[in-house]
Order: sequence, then C-alpha cells, then structure tokens
Amino acid sequence: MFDVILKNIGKHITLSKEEEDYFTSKLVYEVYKKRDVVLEPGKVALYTYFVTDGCLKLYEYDNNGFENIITFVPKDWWNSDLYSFLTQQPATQYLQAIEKTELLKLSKTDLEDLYVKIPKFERFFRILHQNSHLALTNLVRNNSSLTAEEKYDKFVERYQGLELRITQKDIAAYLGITPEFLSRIKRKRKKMDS
Amino acid sequence: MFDVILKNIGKHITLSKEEEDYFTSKLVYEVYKKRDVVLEPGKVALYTYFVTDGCLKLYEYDNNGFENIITFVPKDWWNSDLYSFLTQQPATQYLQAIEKTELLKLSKTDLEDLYVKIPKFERFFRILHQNSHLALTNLVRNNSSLTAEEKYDKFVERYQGLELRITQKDIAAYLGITPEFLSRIKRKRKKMDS
DNA sequence: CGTCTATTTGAATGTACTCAAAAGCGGTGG
DNA sequence: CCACCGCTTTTGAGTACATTCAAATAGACG
Repeated sequence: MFDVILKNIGKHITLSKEEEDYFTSKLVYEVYKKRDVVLEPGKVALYTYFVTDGCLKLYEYDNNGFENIITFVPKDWWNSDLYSFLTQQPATQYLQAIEKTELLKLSKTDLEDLYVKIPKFERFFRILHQNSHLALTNLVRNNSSLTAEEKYDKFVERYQGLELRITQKDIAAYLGITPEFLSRIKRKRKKMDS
Repeated sequence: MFDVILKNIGKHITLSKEEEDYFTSKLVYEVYKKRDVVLEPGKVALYTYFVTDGCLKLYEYDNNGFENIITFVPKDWWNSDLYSFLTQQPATQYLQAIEKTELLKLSKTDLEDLYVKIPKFERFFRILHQNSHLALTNLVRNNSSLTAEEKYDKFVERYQGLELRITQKDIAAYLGITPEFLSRIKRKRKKMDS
C-alpha cells in the first residue's frame, strides 16, 4: 500500500526503516469515485494529497464563471490547494476525482512535525517545490508563446496517454481555450493524419 | 553589505552569528551596469543570484525569435536560470540588468555544502520554492483567464512602481503581448482617467 | 431505453497581431 | 551643450486566431 509513495520519496532522500514506519503511520488512505470531491472552496485544506492510483483535477472558477483547471494530479503526484494548505485559510480551489482515485493524505500538522523530527523531509519537499517551480516556469513560457494548437501538442506529449482518460472539456479548461475550439483543432489533426 | 540578504533569510529561519558568518563568507558581491549581461545561453549557471539593489530581467527567445521575459528580479529577490543551475547544463536563458544592479551570488557547490552544514537552509529554500510555486500557479491562472488589459493591471499592482523603471517593450515581453498593443492599452487608460 | 452532458459544426464577432510609417526620447560624440 | 543616431513608442489599416451563440449529433450513465 505504501510502496508507491515510499518509492516516490526514495527518489530524493533515503529513510531508515524506523523513519519509513513513522512517516507511513501519519498517512491516511482514501478511495474516491469518479466525480467525488476531495476538497472544495470554503473548507480549509488540512491535508496534502499523494495520488497512488487514478487522477484528480485541481480547478477553480474565474471571474467569468469558467472552470479553470490549474493542473491534473495523476498517479505519483502530490498536490492540494497550496495556498489554503500553507495558510490554513479557506480554499478557493476544488480538488476532484476525474476517475476512481486512490490517494494518501498527510495533514499539515503531521507534515510540520515531520519537518522537525526528520529534517530530510525539508530536503524532499524543497526538491519537490523546486521541480514545480521549474515546471511552472516552462508552462508560463509555453502559454505565452504557443498557439492553442501547439499547447495541445505539448499537453499530449507531457501527460503521455493521460489525455485519453480526460474529457475534451477538461482538456480545454486546462489549456485555457473553449471546448469548441479544441474540437476544431482535433478535426484538423485527423485530416492531416490521413 | 549583507544586511538585505540576512534580513531576507531571517524571514524564514534563524541563524547564529557563526552561521551568518559562514554563509556570508560564501557570497560574492558584484555590480552590473544597465544592459550588462549576468548570464547567457551556452554558459552554465554556476550561481544563484540575490539582488540587493536594482533590477534584472530573466528572459529567452522563443521559436519565433521574440524576447520572452520570464520574470523581473528586483531588490530582495533570488533567481537564476533554474534549470541550468540545478542540472549544470548550459543555460537557455539570459539574466540581464535593466538598470544599475548590485547583487550577491552563491555558487551551486557552496549551496550544496550549505544544505549539509546548515540544514536550516533546506528549510529556507523549501519555503522559497514553495512560495514561487504558489506565485507561478497564480500567474498561470491569470494568464489564461485575463485579457491583456487585466494582465497589465495585475502587473502594475504586483510590481508596485517597478513598472515606471521598466520600458514598455519589456513589460510587453513579460505580459506576452506586442509593444504596439500595450501602447493602445495605455492610451485607452489615459482617456478613461480624464 | 431515455435523459443529460459532451462534442461537433456553422456563422458572426472580438481581441490581439502584423506590417508600415511617423513621432518621441535618450545617450553619445563632437 | 547641442545635434544626431538609434531605439522606443505611437498610430493606422488590414488580418488571424480564438470566442460566442446557436443548433445538431453523439455518447455516457443510471
């Protein structure tokens, strides 16, 4: 049950058996059905989540009432409403399963304790946020220099096969374009392939 | 000379006098004139930079040959070509002074040593990257849901007064719009003000 | 099977871009 | 200290990429 997360952590730090046991004792396992909501606006993000199977979407509504998908959270990824989790203010984002999803959650207080008891976790999350920083910088660059068509290609490339499990509507909401326009892009693709 | 950076670090961790001295002994002070290049593509980012006065821009050229400003680095901010700094591969980004700029640089090897000798720095940079993660998530959201006009307003709001020291061309390159279009936005603003 | 939502398609529209040219401004040399 | 050069900013006209709204079709789920 903890194999996936221990392997994920093992990429950056090495834990002793005791440390692994202490860490996993703080994790709570949960299963969500398709469309189940893990976190929603108004509630405080008490946990950060690690997906062991399935996929979540992190999104919110913009001022025009459009669903704006911030990121998908597939297997082996960590996420939460980061602002809410850090400040313990009410969330503004939804975290929702787009298919049956299994995850492990870790509470803010347990994480803070973990930083103190096993400082290697400072390193682990330093590297994790550092990588997010890098990935988001790339995303910002892409979004401002690529056309919708090119963004779609990058998306397919990056999420390797995940695009087959996500609805077009959600992909459009992630790319920041209308579902209608994404439909036109895909039609064009099909024509060019044949 | 080290006041600004020690205060910056003191926001998140507390160092003893010895730790402060060890840390500052690793810093190298440099002054750049307007338009001087701090880092350029092809060279490896051996350092991460902390600006104590002035302002840098971090940018690169996209596939269409347009200058794409990733971020401005004003006083009290850290930055570098993060990918190059972490992997020690050649940089793809330019780091350049947009006005006379004073900075402190810290080498990759000294930083790695620092993580080992004073693990509190893991915490410090964990928090720093965590905050970048948060800020970049906001930026991605803004970029996909706001019009160019609204993005400009957010920019002015966020960089409080810095927009007066930056050319319109650079602001446009940061916002991902043409300088011509930014000019039209500002004209519209002036009309509405009067 | 029926309902509800997602996807496709069409036509009109809007936001931002391209290219071109004029005006403004800053830095440098005489 | 002024004049000139080069770069930035402004303005105009035409265009492209992506949206809006509407309606038809397809597909998912109970």
